[in-house]
Amino acid sequence: MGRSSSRDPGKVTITEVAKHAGVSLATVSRALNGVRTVDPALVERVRASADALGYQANPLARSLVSGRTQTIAVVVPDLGNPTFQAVLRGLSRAAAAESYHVLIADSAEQVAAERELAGATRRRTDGLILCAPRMPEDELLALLPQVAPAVLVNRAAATAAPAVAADYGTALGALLDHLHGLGHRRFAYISGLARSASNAARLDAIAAFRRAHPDTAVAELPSGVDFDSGAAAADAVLATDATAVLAFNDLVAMGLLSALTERGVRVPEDLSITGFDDIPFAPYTHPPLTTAAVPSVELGERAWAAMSGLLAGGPVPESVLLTPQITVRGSTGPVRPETLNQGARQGP
Amino acid sequence: MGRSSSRDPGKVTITEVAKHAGVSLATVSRALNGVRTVDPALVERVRASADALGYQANPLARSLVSGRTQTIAVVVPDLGNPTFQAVLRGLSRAAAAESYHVLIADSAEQVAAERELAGATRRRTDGLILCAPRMPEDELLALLPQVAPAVLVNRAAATAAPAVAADYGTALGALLDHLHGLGHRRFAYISGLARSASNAARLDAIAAFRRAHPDTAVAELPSGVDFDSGAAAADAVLATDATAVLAFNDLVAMGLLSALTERGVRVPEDLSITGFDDIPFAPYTHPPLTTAAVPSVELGERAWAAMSGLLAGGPVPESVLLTPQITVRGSTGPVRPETLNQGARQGP
DNA sequence: CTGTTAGCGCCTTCAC
DNA sequence: GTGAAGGCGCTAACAG
Repeated sequence: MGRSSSRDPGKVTITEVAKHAGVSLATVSRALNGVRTVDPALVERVRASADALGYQANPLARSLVSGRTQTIAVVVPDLGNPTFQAVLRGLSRAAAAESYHVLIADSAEQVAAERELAGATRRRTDGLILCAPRMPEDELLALLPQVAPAVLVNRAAATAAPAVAADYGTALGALLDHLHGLGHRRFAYISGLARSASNAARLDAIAAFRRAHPDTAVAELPSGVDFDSGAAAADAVLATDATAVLAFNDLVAMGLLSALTERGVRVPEDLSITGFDDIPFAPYTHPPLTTAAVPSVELGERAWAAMSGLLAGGPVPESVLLTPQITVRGSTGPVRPETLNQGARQGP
Repeated sequence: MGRSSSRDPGKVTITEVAKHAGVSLATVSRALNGVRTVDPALVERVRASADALGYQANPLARSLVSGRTQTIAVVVPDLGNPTFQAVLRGLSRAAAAESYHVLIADSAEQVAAERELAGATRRRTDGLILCAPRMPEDELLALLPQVAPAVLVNRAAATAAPAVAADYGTALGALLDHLHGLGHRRFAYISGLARSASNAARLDAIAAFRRAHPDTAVAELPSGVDFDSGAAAADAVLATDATAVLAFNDLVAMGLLSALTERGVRVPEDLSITGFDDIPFAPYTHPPLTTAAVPSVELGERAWAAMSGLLAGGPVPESVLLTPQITVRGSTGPVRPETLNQGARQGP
């Protein structure tokens, strides 16, 4: 069946190749690894034997001696989250372009598992890309030296490791400015889990905005990070006097949008809504979602670039901060005249 | 400033632990691996030394000798595809529950890369989960023995490897029955890439349906597999006399839905539309999409179960075929009276 | 019950 | 230029 008579593919060892080619084991190693000081004739002979036998160097053995696995680990809180999916995609392709493999781990949003997985996966790879938005700062700082070289995604930690992040604060500020320009003065912010780093950045941006525009008000509504959380927040939003709502992310915005539509609230006529992230479906909601486009794929690519630098032994790469692009679509519009606005606000 | 004075974490070797505990290297190995025939007092002493030094066994060395890596490889055509994301998620969590790690590779839809990656990743893991919907049958059959143990996702290949798949044919048939029950007789099927296995299954189902219902007609419209392809197919759809359209998948259906809405065609009043997959956003389109819910996460879990069986050395697991659940939402409805239907069919 | 000795498959000084 | 030998860190026979 196969072209050679060997069974148990991949089980051919370097010793057998050496025997077949009539040379020493060391010569095979050198020939196949492109060491220049080998007689070209021998190189040819070895190469011929190698693929006659279907030889493939055992990466494990090679790693054990070289100390490098050609693999990096990635720990994400949730593989179901579109943002991390995009980061993973960018990362995976960038790493593959340099012949690196990617070992993934999904911590299922549990901080304890995160620490565990980070260590376990790091030990079988050359470096770690860590997405741990909710790990407490002190834990993170304790963990980082144990898993170096490491690159952080969407969260900084002093200078313990290079970070690649989106500038959530600046983007939220831009979203506020956009709404302010449309005449909105009373806002509601549906916050994500309180302890996430990106939520803190947004809160800071809101504070800055309010200092710059003392005539504005921003009600903060605690919530979750998914579609259902957004839908559940609808009544709370209607109970405020906000004319524009900034959702923690697109999922929350979509949930809110859906629940509001069911209640007969028109968007953006009665209420403007913004999301965050620009996930693939943001353009396809009704109305299409105005949002801040987080360049997640690029985040993944940059994370690899930083890791690549670390692996090369160069200086610690600069942290990078990418500013999400405000993408105006149909879910935001001019503020309604006050009276009409009041009319729209009747709870269920 | 860790708890111990060791630098270069993870670099503590078993020899150092042995020295520290005043025992032989073998005893450390036995004690730490829970071999019962070790003096409990020694076990304690070894354990103490181990975590005093922060010792962690090197998985590479362990793998080299044991021949097992506790890792499986997964090759997918596109990490950006919601279906594979879900499969990966189910797989990853199921594997993690049994302390297995997951090495991923994204072939970027290129068959050549698929073969390459399958081999490369398989050699550094214990098994391979392969999602290769478009790899030619002969190539697949040639590849499988080289990467065994392997599990196929969404595509069967004789008995060369267990497969875990969704029953696309049966589900499409059910979708057709649903539409037929609503009075539709003329359909359009927007097909995906011709060479995919799941497309073939759907075509078979259509043929069977037409044999069972000779008074029906199904126009086949070639297309791609994404949102834009669906949007691009809108005019072609309108050029047929179909009253119901079956899209290759939800993405295509959403694109079509969007383009039709722009053209003033009402769904489902003028035209019924079905998707396929039930991706996370299918319930949130306008109108919500009637679709066949492919249990992708479960597919991933089952794939792991099969792999787990293979790894355990048991008999080759049965292939599993999961039937997607027809999920009726708002995008399908009763057929319109003929005359009105004709009226709706005017191109842009 | 514990220690000594072989390798797992490979790369890499060393001598020749 | 090439071969022989040591060792990466660990587990699994062997002895004792």
